[in-house]
Amino acid sequence: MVETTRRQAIEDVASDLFREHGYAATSIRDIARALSVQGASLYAHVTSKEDVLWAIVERAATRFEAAADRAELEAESHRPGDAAEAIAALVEAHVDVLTADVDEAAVFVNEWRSLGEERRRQILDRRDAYQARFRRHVEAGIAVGAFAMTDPSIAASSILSAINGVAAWYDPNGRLPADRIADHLVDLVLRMLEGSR
Amino acid sequence: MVETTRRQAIEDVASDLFREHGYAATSIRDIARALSVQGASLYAHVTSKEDVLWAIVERAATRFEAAADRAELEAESHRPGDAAEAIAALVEAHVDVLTADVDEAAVFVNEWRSLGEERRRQILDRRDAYQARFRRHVEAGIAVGAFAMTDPSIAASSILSAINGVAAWYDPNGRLPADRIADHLVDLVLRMLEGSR
DNA sequence: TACGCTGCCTAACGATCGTTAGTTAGGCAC
DNA sequence: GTGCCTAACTAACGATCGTTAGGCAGCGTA
Repeated sequence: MVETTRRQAIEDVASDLFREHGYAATSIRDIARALSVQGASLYAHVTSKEDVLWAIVERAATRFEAAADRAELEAESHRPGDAAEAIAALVEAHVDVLTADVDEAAVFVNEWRSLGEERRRQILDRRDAYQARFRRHVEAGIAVGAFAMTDPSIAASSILSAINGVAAWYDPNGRLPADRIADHLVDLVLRMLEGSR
Repeated sequence: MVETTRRQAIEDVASDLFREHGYAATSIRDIARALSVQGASLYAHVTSKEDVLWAIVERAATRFEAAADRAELEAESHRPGDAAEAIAALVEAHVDVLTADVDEAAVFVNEWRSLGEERRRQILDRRDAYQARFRRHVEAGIAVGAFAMTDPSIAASSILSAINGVAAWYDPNGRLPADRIADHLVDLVLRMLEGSR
């Protein structure tokens, strides 16, 4: 990963440290040390510690949203009204974004509560809206009998918990490539919804 | 919740605050303030801040393990060798423990990385052993054709992520009672494994 | 009445926190 | 050469951190 700007380099090592130790347990001087620089030097590139967290979280949120936009559009053009197709596309898009930058994604998933009041609420709202996409497709699938009867809220939340869990163990150099992991998750999620018992 | 000892009261409010703001972002004085007491006063009952976290995490770990022991025993005595029965019992037991004390469970799930080296490794080992229970039953179910072909590691990890996700939204005064939530999760998980596509 | 236990207090310790101020050195544009 | 930009430095600020020391009030028991 070759950084173009110093600011990018700071956010990259911050993502790494925030993921490993958490935002509150990571000091400005920790980030600086990883860059072989004095703590105070970072303030030439950054206005506050929380701004660094915000940059990471906001970028990740935007990536997830944009990927979900594309996934829903493509699913709709490919098989209009097919709830399973839409869910599959959403899950695959989510895992793609997550594996493309695990550190950033893990910080987004776990550290948003460390943001200040206003920003925390904004992320919370965007997370709710994101989860609502899943829930709507679950509801649509139930309505046409494609999915088993279930609580759409719990189902949507469980799906997101399951795929976000990938951030806890995914290793770019691990046993499985990212796209195979995405395939597995799509399978699991679709069975969870479609399966007959 | 009526505390019997002062130590219990400290751990209860610590669970609450650790869950809300995280271990690193919660100070000893924050905990004391919630008890209308000076920060230094807590050291009459506690030897260190990390000891409080450890007490919470260790107790939660023991509860999950004990509940899983009972669940596996009962499933085995009820329907020996039935993988679906075993998984169902494990999921229900897990959700039961989790909803019985959400604060404690959420701290166990999210804050174990704040422990020191030795204790962190111990919890990590116990988590691995716990997850292995799920994985073994998934493997057994696949072996006898009861479960669909899948990656047992990914399946076990996804199951645990999904049910741990309940800790993020469960509200004792919420829409659904704990046992109904457990039923929903058992349904979702079994469909995820058994479902034919 | 004397003792010891529980629970809390005030005061302070050294360390570390996020952040600001002021300065310096090198590279590129005019 | 002059001037600006980037990137870094040293020094220090007030605040807060986890923790220790020593003392005091209330209570039950001998």
